Amino acid sequence: MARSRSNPLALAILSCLSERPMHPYQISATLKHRNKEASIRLNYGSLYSVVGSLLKQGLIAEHATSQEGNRPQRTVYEITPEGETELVDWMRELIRMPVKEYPALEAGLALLPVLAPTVVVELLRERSDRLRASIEREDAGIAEATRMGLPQVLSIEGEYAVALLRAERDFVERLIKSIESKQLGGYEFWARMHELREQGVTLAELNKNPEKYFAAGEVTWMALGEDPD
Amino acid sequence: MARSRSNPLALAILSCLSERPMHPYQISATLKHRNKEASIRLNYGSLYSVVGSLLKQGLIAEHATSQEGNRPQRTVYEITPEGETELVDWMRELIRMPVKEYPALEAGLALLPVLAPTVVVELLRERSDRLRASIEREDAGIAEATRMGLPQVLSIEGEYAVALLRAERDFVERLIKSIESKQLGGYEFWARMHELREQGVTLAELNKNPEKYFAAGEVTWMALGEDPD
DNA sequence: ACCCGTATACTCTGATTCGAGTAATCGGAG
DNA sequence: CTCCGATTACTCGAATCAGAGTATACGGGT
Repeated sequence: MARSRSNPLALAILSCLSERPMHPYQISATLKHRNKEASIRLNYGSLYSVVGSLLKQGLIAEHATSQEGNRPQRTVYEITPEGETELVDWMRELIRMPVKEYPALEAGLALLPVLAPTVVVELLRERSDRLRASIEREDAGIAEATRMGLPQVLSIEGEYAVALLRAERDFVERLIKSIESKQLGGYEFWARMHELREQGVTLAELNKNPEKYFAAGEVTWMALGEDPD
Repeated sequence: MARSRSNPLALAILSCLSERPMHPYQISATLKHRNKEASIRLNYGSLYSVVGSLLKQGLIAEHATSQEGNRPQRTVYEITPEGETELVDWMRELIRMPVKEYPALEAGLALLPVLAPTVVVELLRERSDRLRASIEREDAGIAEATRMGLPQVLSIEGEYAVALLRAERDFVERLIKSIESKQLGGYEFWARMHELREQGVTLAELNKNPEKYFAAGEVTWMALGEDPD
């Protein structure tokens, strides 16, 4: 059968059903109430299709169906023994094994030379400000939860999220400084290229005659060999 | 038209085509050669469908098609002026605006009470070891790239990735310590619950008569009110 | 009594994504 | 010279996902 374990919503569903039988809408309400929506993507489209696939795989089963008045029929599901096993195995895997993530900013940084250095600094400043605001909001949320008596272990994911935000902010701050001070490796080439482009030189031209526009010693994309044909 | 901007592969394609016209396979080879595959998810299925959608949206256009021998026909694409605009706008947005990410570990932490504290500590130790190994590998890669003369700005995304790995490792280490020392808020309740479950008490029972199993003052899930029906 | 906004509880459809599959060519070993 | 594995270049279909849409019920104000 080879379960895919791609969508963590399936894991959250198993977790809810391991507490007691529920119908899908109830699962979504429970997750929202516990603020798990902030850590696990949840929308109705996925919810019902994931429930369907868990059912097909025998990890959950129909517990009861009820019809109240003219309202849509509710199907209450329960977890099966196979589901319990899968829940624990999957959780263990998730905690044990780091997996490569693809954060949006990493993609942006990978293509950074598309933008000019001055523009990048401006944008990073704005990002840094927004990150600061997010961190403050999250910290306030954690403090509030503590004040209300919510045990830390029930919302530890928030502390992880804010730790990542802080790391991102620190990185962004360092990057801003290293661009501003022109210490970032390749800065000269990067800046010169955008200067030329502003003067109307196209990238195709730059690629064709790099020696015409750049000093011989200046490092180019080709430093490590041409791109493949 | 309202572009979705969900898959960063589309951005990478625009970026490649802004350098020179290419055919899709060439785009993928270029991205791999520059090691962008590590930061931007790339597989052939997506590649061709994303190219198709960019074409439909007028962000790229057919530049030429060629048939060499009996080999599959190659279509070379070029970026359009609209594509250039979209490339820069999207890049600006990506750098400027933080977006909520859903890392796998955050989902795992959100459901942490599923596992027993002793098990969690064990798993986190293994994760921490693996993270250390990843960080070392990444650092070595960065050092090697520098040694080879690759300008830093062309692989800055790797430094971001490793900054996040470090933050994760620090968090994991702190979490291990706070569980081991039983300082983590809610530890007692968490540990007691798994003790009882090991003795064969079901979650349904615990939910029904919490007062029977837990001291009155002990905090429970219900600290902030019942889950919705 | 009646309206309106919110909550309940899904359903549907179109888009996206992934991985496996196909099929030709090229380069080197024997 | 011929076989074999790697590379080139894409195609296909099944699974998944997202988000809008639907339809009923409830509760508070006027």
